[in-house]
Amino acid sequence: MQPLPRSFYNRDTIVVARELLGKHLVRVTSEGNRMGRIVEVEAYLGPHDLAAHSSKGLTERTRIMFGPPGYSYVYLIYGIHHCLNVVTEPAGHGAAVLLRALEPLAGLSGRTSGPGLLCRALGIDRQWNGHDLLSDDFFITDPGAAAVRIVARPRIGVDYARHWARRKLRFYERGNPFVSRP
DNA sequence: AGAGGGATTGGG
DNA sequence: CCAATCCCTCTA
Repeated sequence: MQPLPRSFYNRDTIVVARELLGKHLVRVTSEGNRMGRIVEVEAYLGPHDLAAHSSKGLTERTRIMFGPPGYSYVYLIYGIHHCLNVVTEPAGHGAAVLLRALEPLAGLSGRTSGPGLLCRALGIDRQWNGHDLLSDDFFITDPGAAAVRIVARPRIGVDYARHWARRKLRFYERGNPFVSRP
């Protein structure tokens, strides 16, 4: 079980988003592994994408998103929930993929369907912002399973983003019961 | 220094 | 439908 290489993340964001489906997200703790299969994601393409945080430009908050690929971008939303993203494309691009739902595999308590619940189950908060996903305590790995049947839909909660709100940049596994909003 | 608002969730 | 609740970002 080894982390996906940097080259996996250093590609077109839509390709990375779709290929993340079916991969395993792993967090190693002193009490054992917490692991889930990624079943729902959203692609945020860059500063031109009005739904992406990077569309606000390079700020302290978006710094990680504009950094090199393969790092985690974790932020607090509505003062309550955390959201976990993986940075994609070369440094400076400003793109990321939001992980929205997991199918539980090991060590996860509570629901894992929805970006806030996913972070709660894994124990991810802003301390994990900027974490290198090529490390051995928190990473994504390829289980080598069969291809996933993918459904594409508009992203959730981005109605303010004008025509970008209609782009089908949310991807999930067809028929999987752990998808947050089928 | 202060206001506005959000890539969500759960409850009425 | 709407409140919760932090902190980033913008404006002054």
